[in-house]
Amino acid sequence: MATIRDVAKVAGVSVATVSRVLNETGYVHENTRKRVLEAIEQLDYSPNEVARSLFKGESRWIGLLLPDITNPFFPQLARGVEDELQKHGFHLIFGNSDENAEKELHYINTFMQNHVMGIIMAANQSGKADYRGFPIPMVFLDRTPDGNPSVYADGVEGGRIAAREIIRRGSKRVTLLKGPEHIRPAQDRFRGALEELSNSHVDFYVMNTHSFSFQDATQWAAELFAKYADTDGIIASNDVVATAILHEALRLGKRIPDELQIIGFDDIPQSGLLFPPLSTIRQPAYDMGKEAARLLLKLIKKEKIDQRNVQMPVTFVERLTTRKVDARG
Amino acid sequence: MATIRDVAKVAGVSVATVSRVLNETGYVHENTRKRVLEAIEQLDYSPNEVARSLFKGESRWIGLLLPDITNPFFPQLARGVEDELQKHGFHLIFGNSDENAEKELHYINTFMQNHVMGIIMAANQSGKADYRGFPIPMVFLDRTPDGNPSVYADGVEGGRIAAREIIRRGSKRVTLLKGPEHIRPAQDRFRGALEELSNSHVDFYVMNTHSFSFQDATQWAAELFAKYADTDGIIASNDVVATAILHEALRLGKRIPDELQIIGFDDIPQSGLLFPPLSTIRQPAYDMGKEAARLLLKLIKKEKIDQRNVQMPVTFVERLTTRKVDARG
DNA sequence: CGGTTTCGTGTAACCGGTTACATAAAAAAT
DNA sequence: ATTTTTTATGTAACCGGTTACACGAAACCG
Repeated sequence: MATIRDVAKVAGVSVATVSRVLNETGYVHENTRKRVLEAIEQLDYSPNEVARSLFKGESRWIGLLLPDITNPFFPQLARGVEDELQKHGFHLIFGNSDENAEKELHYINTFMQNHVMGIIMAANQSGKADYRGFPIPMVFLDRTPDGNPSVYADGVEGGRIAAREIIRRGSKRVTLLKGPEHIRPAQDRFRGALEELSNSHVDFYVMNTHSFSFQDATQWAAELFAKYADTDGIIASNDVVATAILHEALRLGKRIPDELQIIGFDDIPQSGLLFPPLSTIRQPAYDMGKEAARLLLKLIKKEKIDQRNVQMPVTFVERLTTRKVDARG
Repeated sequence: MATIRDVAKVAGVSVATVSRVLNETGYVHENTRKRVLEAIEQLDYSPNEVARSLFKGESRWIGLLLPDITNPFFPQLARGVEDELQKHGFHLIFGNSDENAEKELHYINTFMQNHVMGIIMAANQSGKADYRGFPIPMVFLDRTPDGNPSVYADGVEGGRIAAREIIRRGSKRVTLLKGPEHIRPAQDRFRGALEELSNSHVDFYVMNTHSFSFQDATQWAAELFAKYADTDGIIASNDVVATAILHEALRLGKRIPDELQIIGFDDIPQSGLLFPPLSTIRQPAYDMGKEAARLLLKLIKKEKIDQRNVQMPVTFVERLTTRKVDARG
C-alpha cells in the first residue's frame, strides 16, 4: 500500500502539498496539483482512513445497534439507515444486542473506541437508559427512551386505528393482546387500542402476552381460542404474533375474515405474502431508518434541529384478514 | 477521553509501562501493575483502537457485503457471521451491494482504507470477479466465484432432492423454474433438478425466469398456470418465488398439495408461516454464516486450512405443500 | 564477590495522515 | 521602486497508541 510519502516522493513535493491536493485545502499551483494527481494515479494511492481518523478524532463511521437483524422488522430499518448514510459518505458498523444490556454496552464501548461519529440504536431496557450528555450523538430508533433524540412510529394512534377499523368492520367481541411490557411501542399500541375500545360499544378481552416470539404466540393463540371461543376480532401486538394467530385460527377451521378478523402491527414484508394476506397497521420502517440517519447526521454536523423527536405516521393496510367495510361506514 | 499518557502520569510511570500492562507483554513489577490498573480504573480509560490500528496495521474489523439485507435469506447469514466473529473479539462493518458491481467495489475500497482484516461477501458478477492475490483474506458466501475461499450450500444436490421428492410424492407433470442466470446457486439447483428429472419417468416443463422478485414471480405464475394448466408439481428457484406461486395457485382455487405440489429453496423464516406452510430445500443459512466467519478467521490467523471451499448440506423440509409419501416409498 | 542472567522501566521512533507556522516568490498596491 | 498582499510550498509537531533499544537494579552462579 502506497503512503502519502510515496506519493510526495514521486511527485517531487512535500507530504503537506499532497495532503492539500487530497483535501482541497490551502493553495496549490495547478501544475503541482496535476503532478500530484498523476503520482496518485500511478501508485494507485488511497489515503489511510485510520491515520486520518486518529489525527482528526473523526471518522465516517456510524454505529448501528439493533436487537436482532433476523427479526423481520429490522432489516428494513437497517436498510433505510444505510442508504441515507451512504448518500452522505458515511458507513455502518453493525451489531445485534439481543435485548441484552451487557451486549449493548459492550458494543457502545467498541463503537466509541473506534471513533464512530454517532450511534443509532433500538434501545432495550426501556426507561432505564439515559444517554443525555453522552460524548457523541445518539439517535434512538423504534425503541426509544424518553428525553433523547428519537425516531419512532405513532404507536398510540396505530392502536386507535386498529381498534377503530376492527370495530367499524363489525367485530363485536374483540380480543386485544397486550404485548411485552418492556417494549415501548408495544405498550403504546396497547394503550391506543384500549382507549378506543373503552370508548366503544363492543365487548373486549385483554390477554397478557410477554414476547414477540412466534412459538409463544402459537401457544397463546391456542389458549385464547379455548378460553374465548367466540371472539370475532383480534388485535395482535405485531405481525409475527398475528401470523401465529392466523395459523391457529385456520387450523381450527375458522373462516377468515367472515368469522374472525385479525389485525397486526408493523407490516413486515411477509405479511402481504400470507394467505390470506394480513391486514395490519403499517410502520414506515425504511423511512424511519432514513429519518434516524438524517437526524443523526444533523446532530453530528451540529445543524439546527427543529424536531429532536420525530414521530412517523402509521397507516392501516387493508388486506384480507379484515372484512370490506360496510357502505354506511 | 483519557489517553495512555494521562494514565502514565497518574500512575507515575512511562507510557511504555502502561502499554505493557495493557497488552500483558514484557516485564512489569506486580506493584507497578496494580498502580497502573488503578489509574486506568480511576480515569475510566480504554485504549484508542484507532491509534492501535494505525500502528499495527491491524484491526478487529471484518467487512461484510451482502446484496440486500432486506432479502429474507440474508439476515440469517449476517447473524451467523456476527455471532461467530463476536466470539473471537471481531466486529462487523456492513454494506448492501445491491448486485451492483460499482457499489461492491466502492465498499471493498472503503473496507481496505479502514484496515479491515478480512472480507466476507456474497459476490455479484458471477465468474467475472477474481480476488485471488487480494491483499487481505476474503471469503465468499453463498454466491461464490471459482477459485476463492468460499462457503456455500450444495445446490446441485438440493435440486436433485427437490426433484426426487416431488416425483416420489406423485407429481407426473412437473414444472421447473430456472432462476436467474447470473446467480450461481440458482443455476446449481436448476442443474441438479434437471438431471434428476431427465432420468425420471415424468414429463416436465422448464420455464425461464430471471429474477427472485416476488412481483415478477407472481406474473410468471399466472403465465405458467395459463400455459400449463395441468402441471401438478412445481420446483421453484427459491422460497420467495415459491410463495408467489403458492399465492397464485390458491387464488385460482387449486387444492394444495392434492392437486398441486410446490417445493421451494432456502427455507427462509417466513416459509413455515405461510398457509399452507411451504415444503422446501433448506440451506443452513445461519451455520453458513458461522462457517464463513470461521474460515475467514483461520485465513487471517494463517492457520492451516483443510478445506478452502466449504460445502454445506441441504435438507428437505417437509411441510404441507407436498403430499405425505406413499407407504411403498 | 565479580560476572551473568533475569527483571523492570524509560526514551524515543514509528504508524500515516493533517495542519500550524515559517519562508519565499509572485502579484498587487502605493 | 518599495511595500503589502496573495500564492505556493516545505518543515515539523501532533493524534494515541506500540515497541526497539538502552540502562540500571536485582537475582543467580560458580
